[in-house]
Amino acid sequence: MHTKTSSHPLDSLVQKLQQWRPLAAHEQDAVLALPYKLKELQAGEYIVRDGDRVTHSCLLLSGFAFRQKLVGDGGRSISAIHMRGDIVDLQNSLLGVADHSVQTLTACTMAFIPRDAVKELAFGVPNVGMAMWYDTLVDGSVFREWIANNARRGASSRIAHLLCEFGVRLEAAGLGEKLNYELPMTQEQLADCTGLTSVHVNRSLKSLEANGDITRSKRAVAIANWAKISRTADFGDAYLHLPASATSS
Amino acid sequence: MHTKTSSHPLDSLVQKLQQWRPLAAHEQDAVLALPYKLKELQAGEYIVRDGDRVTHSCLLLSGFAFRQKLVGDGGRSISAIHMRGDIVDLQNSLLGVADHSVQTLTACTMAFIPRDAVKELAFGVPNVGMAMWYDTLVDGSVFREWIANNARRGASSRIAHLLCEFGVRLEAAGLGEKLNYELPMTQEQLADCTGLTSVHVNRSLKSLEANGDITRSKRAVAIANWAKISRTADFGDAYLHLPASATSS
DNA sequence: CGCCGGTTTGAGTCCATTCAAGAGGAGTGG
DNA sequence: CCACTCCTCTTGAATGGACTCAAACCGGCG
Repeated sequence: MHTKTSSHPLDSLVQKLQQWRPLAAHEQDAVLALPYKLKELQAGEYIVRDGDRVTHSCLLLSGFAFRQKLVGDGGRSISAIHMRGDIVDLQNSLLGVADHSVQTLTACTMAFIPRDAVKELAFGVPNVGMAMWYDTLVDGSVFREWIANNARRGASSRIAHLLCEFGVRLEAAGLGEKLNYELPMTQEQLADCTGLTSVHVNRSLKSLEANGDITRSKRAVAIANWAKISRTADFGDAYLHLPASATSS
Repeated sequence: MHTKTSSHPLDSLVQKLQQWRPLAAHEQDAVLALPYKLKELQAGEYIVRDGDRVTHSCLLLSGFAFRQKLVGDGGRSISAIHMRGDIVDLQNSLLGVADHSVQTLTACTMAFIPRDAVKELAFGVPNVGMAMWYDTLVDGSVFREWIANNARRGASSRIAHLLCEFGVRLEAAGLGEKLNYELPMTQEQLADCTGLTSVHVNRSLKSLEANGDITRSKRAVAIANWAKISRTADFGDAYLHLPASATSS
């Protein structure tokens, strides 16, 4: 499988793409040969702003980030959360002009890659291109689930669903345990993910706690019983299209 | 620009892809050379069911279709509406196993294309592949807008937004006028698009009518004043990433 | 110590839902 | 041609879930 001793910054990109399809040694090398510039960002900084003309894709090497959109009356909608290995801005960079903003949730280190280099790689090494395309399709699948989640589930289920998703993805990315992790966002941000108010998020969180679905202390979340919370969240991980492994119990 | 006298069934695919990037004559021919099987479907038929193993992508040649997802308590969420020229199932077919269902809204004629042929074309003719990728990215952009719409706008705005989007897309696809068209769905389906109840959709529709945003008779919708409805809908068409043309007034 | 962002809690309101029933059409079969 | 059914649309009344407004609490940090 061609394991490197290394810790090349783009390793986590290779790892991510391999999640979608196996890459041969020379294909991995082609990915690692991508030109990039590293950048450290603080919590709350913008990576891309809605309306920007975008020329670089960026890869999240550490930390958490999210996509957001503002509506007319000032309300905010968060449409995705990203973590290590995620290619945060294929969307905006390939489309040219950003239709939404991307912002860091915590301090992040990112690799900026010129979008033409991404395009060349994608079509020069079809297998890599396929993996990248696959990645954007999975993003789409998650969007659809979020639409359903926000549209047709009650407040507590929505939050529980988000907590389940976060746990599963965290574990899949090798960043923590799905039953026990630190949630890197405020209740207001949680509200913007779920189309609720921060006040109501707070109440829903407490009700989940009261029902024995979770326990919390500060931002740490512990899930007592996966089967139980999956039920209240109406959660199934199929939409994440993870390779066969750490599937739910 | 290589115009054909023809009416090859896949012409509308070429047309759609050209919306995203210009294709040279031989590239157009490569698209038209795709193997396909035509199929006529009645209103309400399933094209793909959630959980299916999918082997063909399908192209909508006439009629309307939508993507849907069921949640635990039986609720339904519609995440996209499709019309002529749309490649309805790149998503599911490339991912392999469907994470949602696709169903016809009206009678449709569709072209089924083996997914391997799609892959080969995409990577054999990079420019076409890029256009297809672009297409899936635009789908993603629309998903994000729907998340924001369902999450952060009131009922009437949501409906108005959907009406605006439909009009713009219809016109962009050359299927009608954005200010005056036949809506091919029931109020219950409208409700499933917006996360509301059919009852409330009805009331919202009447309130839009009362405010002078629209007039209706049966399923026909007429928009009196684009600027006005854009305001109540908080609609801007940037997220559709249409080529510079028929932009809003 | 005092400020500040985030969390928690309460009380009252409102938007959207539920439940229920009736009206309008389109299609079917007697 | 009418009776009958099914589906969609419409309307009313009552309920309830989520929101708004507002205040207090808490921990971290300068």
